[in-house]
Amino acid sequence: MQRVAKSEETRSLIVTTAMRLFTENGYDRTTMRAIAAEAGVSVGNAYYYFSSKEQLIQGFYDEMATQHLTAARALLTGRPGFADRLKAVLLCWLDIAEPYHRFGTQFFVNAADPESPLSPFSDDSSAAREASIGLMREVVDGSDVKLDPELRDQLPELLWLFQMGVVLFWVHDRSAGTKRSRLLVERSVPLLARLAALSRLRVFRPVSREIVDLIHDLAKRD
Amino acid sequence: MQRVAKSEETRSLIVTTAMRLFTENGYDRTTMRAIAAEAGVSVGNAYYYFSSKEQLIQGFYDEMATQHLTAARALLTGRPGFADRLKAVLLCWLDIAEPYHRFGTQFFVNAADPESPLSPFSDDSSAAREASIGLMREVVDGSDVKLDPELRDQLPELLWLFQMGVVLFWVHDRSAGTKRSRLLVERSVPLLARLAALSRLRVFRPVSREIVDLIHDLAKRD
DNA sequence: CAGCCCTCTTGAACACGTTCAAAAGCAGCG
DNA sequence: CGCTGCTTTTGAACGTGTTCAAGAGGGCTG
Repeated sequence: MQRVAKSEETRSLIVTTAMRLFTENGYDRTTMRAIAAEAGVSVGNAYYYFSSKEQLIQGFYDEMATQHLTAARALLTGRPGFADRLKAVLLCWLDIAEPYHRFGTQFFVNAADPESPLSPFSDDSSAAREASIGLMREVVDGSDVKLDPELRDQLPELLWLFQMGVVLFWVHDRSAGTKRSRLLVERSVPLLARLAALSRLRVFRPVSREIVDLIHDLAKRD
Repeated sequence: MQRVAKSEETRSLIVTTAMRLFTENGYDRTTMRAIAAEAGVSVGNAYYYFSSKEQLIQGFYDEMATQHLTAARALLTGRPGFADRLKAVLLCWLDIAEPYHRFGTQFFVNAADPESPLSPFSDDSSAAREASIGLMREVVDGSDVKLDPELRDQLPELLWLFQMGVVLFWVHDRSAGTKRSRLLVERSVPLLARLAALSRLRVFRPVSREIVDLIHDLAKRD
């Protein structure tokens, strides 16, 4: 029992130290030796708890996701408009991610590797992914938006994909305070909402259906 | 004169050897020492010509782009339909890229780093980027598609962005012969064409305008 | 207590990308 | 030919992420 507590303590000591050094000096310039030294353990010990340097950020990633989930949910109550809800959720992510933009960049580069367990599409990330898609489902279901029912089913996943796009943009965003990413959200969200509403229009209907079908077919793994 | 020729010979010997080893064993498993040994030069010499291991693929990237440009142009003549033209260009890219999918993955991971000169958005890549956008302009201009003139100006850049999306999908594509990427192109291109056509419709017009505006504003660096 | 086993910890060692001072080649000039 | 200056080439050395055999610590059983 006490052994377990001690172990958990060491683990969290290492990850905390790592995160501090990452934010202070950036991912690349922080060495495993420095992390171990600062935490007062040996290099080998860090590797006993975390299989790689990359792995060290997974814990951080999870924490950020949880933070976003709760903060975003709080923003959703008493907000009926679809565009309003979506915008709130996305801007909330930008707020939470802001302090980590410097080394977050390095992080998401690693995540871009399809082979990496850090990839948002990987099996290892499926729990976090499902949670995020669930949040998007709340955005849709709690709103007063009228939708083609076919689209309604797929929309949460589409919105999650859109969020990944925003993240990609954010990673490349070099503007002060990442304000261009905010601009992207502010202006693209109303557009998305209008497009979603158009999905019920007769002319647009077949196109909308085909989009849904395509996504559906592509989602099937084989 | 002869010095220059010899120098160029060494340079190309190194890059050729590197490409061979990359395709044979993958990027990660190919060491600089192995490349140098196989090419019959010293490690330091490889670094005299290429500033890093990453840099070694830039030459390859350029070659692939050139190959695509000429092959795609050949496919465009006598093909008036917009969707047809776009589909041909994208499938052509998939064909050319196919043999390098294995290590191409690793390549595009490096390219995902916004700081990297290999990023498609970087200044170093601007020449290649402009060329690709130029190809998309030919796709639009040579076709019989009727468009909102505002959209017509921006469309090539949008199509290039779409192509980057296809590449991203392809990198993550694990299906045999990357046939899912082909499916994506086959089915999304007609959709895009219909959307583009819809841009002239009254209901759609303001949305279309806003999209163009947004892209325009985001493209401004600051 | 002694012996055992499992968890945790260590630091030297390895393989890699990269750097750099030094040497080697080579052309032009006096 | 010897000297000078430039390009090209070398390989040892550095700093890094990562591995691993060895050991320390501490609880459990006989």
